[in-house]
Amino acid sequence: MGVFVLRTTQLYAPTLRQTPAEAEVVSHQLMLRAGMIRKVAGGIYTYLPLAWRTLKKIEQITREEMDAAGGQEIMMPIIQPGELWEESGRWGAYGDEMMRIKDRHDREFCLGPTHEEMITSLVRDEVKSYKQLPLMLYQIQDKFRDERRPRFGLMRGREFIMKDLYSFDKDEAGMLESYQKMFDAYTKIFTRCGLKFRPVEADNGAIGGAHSHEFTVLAESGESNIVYCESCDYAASDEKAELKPIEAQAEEAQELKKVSTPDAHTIELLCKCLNVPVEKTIKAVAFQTETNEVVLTFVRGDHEVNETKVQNAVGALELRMADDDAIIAVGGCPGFMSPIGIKKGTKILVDNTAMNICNAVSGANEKDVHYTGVNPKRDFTDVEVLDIRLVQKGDPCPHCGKPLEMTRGIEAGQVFTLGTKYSEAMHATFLDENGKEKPFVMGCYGIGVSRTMAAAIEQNNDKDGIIWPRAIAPFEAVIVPINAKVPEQLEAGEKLYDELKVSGVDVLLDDRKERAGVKFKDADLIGYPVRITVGPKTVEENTVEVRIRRTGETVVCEKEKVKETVLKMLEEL
RNA sequence: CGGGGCAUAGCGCAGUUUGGUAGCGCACCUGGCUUGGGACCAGGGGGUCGCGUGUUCGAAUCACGCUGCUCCGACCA
Repeated sequence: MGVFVLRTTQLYAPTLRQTPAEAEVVSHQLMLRAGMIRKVAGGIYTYLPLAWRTLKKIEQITREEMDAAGGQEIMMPIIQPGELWEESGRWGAYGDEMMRIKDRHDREFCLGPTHEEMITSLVRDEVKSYKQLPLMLYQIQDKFRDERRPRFGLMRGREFIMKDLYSFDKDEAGMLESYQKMFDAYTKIFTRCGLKFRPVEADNGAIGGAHSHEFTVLAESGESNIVYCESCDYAASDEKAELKPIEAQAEEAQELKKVSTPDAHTIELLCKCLNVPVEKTIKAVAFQTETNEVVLTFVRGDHEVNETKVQNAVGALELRMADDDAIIAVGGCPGFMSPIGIKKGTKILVDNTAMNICNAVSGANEKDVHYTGVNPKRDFTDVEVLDIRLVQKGDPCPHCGKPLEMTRGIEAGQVFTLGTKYSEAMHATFLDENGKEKPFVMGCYGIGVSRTMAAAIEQNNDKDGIIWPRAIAPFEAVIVPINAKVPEQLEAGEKLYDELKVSGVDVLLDDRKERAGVKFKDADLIGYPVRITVGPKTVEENTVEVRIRRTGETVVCEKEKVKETVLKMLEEL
C-alpha cells in the first residue's frame, strides 16, 4: 500500500444541492454546484481543487502542443507599465476595458489585458538578427479585462486564464508558416481535450492584421454565431462571412415616383402599406463614427447590416447608431431614408445585393414619403457598393454556392496574423541577410483556458451534472464504496484504488460516510467519466460495478478484472 | 453606459403592502435509527435584515442617499 490515497474526505469540493440564483448559464451553475469555483467579485472567481485539476490538464495539453510546434514557455508580469502602451498607441485606444492602476510615485500601470506590447519590447531588446528567427514565445497566465458586463460565470469573466503565444518572423512567408503551425497545434489541442469544435474564418477586429481564425466550441448556449458549408470546408464567424451579391429578377425599369406612406417608418409597416414583398424594399441604418462622421448604410429589407463590415469599410474605431439630429444634418429623414438626395460628401454604403433590386421601394428623405420604382444602379449616385450584410442561414456559400448552415458556439481560441503593426510602432527591428533593418513580422495566438473549461461543460452536461471528456476531467474515475462504515467495502475500495493508480488512472476514493444516494448524486454532478461501485456484492460475490457517466452503461465484473475493464473504458471515452 | 429587478443564516426563499419579540426548507452540530440514487426522529448552533442618514415610543418594514449583485440592451483582440 505504498500509494497515497486521495479521498473525498480530504478534498475541498463543497457541492450544493440548490443552484445559486446568480448563475444563468449551465456551466456556471454546474461549476458552483459541483464545488469547482466560488465567486470573489463580479467576473472574478477562485478555482477550487476540482476546477484547478481540470485547468491544469487543459494547460498541460496546450503546453505540450505549443512546445511541439516550437514554442518556448515564458512568464510575463500581470502588471505592465503605461509607457509601453503609449508606444504602441493603445494606452488611449484601449479604453475602459483596461484596468489602470498607479503606484506610490503616481506612475501609471495596468493589469495586462493582453501582452503584445510586453513581448514586443522583450524581443526588441534582445533579437537583432534574422538568424535568431523564427521565434515563438508563449505563456499561460492570468489576464484582466474590466468588462462592462461580466457574465456567464467563467465564460466572460474579468480575470481569466489565457495561453498567449507570439510569433516573430523575418518576413510574411515565415509568419504564414508560423500561423499554420499554430492553426495545426490548436486543432490538436481541442481534439485532445475531447471537444467538438470548428475553426472558422474570423474578423481581426481592433488587434489588426489580415488573417484570423476562431476556434469555436460548438454549443447552443454560445455567444458566437458561425456559418459553415456542408459541401465544401468553408466556415466563418457571422461577422466575417462573405456574401456574394444575389441577382434579382430582371424587370422593365419603372419610373422613380414618390408615394405617400403615412407612419410607415419600419419595413414591416411599409410592406403592408404598399403591399410589396420585403425583398423589394431597401432598408437604411445610420451610424456615426468616433469622430461623429455619419455613415449611411442600405441593405435589402429582409437583411441585416453587419456592423463589423461597415466598421472595416470606413476604417472606424467605433460605430454607434446615429442621432436623429445628425441624420437630418446630412439631409436624411429618420425612418424614411434614401441615398437619393443626401448631402454631397456624406459616406453612403449600399450592400451589393440591395444594389441589384429592380423597381425597389426606399425612403424619400421626407416624413411619410417613400420612393417606388427605385433602380439603384440608375438612381443611386455617389455611393460605395460592397458587401455589408450579415449572413443568414441558407445564404449561398461564397466558395461553392450551396446554402450555408448556421450554428452557435463559444470562441475558445483565436489565431491572428499581426504583421508589423506592433513592431513598427515600437521600433522592434532586426537585420536581414542584406544587413537591412526590418520590423519583425508577428502573429499572436490565444486560448482562453478557463473559458475552454466552461465551454467543455456547456457542451457536455445533462440534467444530473457535468459529463467530462476524459482528457480534462478532474479525475478519470471515482471509487464509491456503498457503505464506508463497512470495513470490508472500504478496504476493497482502497485496494482497487492502488491497482488503478499504479496503472496510471487518475482516480479518487469516495470514503465519506454518506448514504449511497448522496455519493452517486455527487459523482454524477461532478461528472467523473467512470464510477466504480464497491458494495456488499464485492465482499460476498467478489463483483464490482463499473459505470460510464455519459451513457449510464453499467458493467459488472470480477474484482480482478476491474483494472482491465476501466482501462478499456477510458480508452474508448 | 441606458432600462428593469434584487439585497433577510453557508445556499434557496418567506416576512415589507398595513411599523410591534426575525422565520421556513436545505446545509451544519449532538444523539438515536437507517444505509444500492440527495432517509427519518429528537435536540441544538448560527443573523449588526447590504451601508448611511432621517421619521417614530418603536424600523427588516416608511423616506432620502449610497453601495453591491443581477437580467435585458448597448459594448466586447
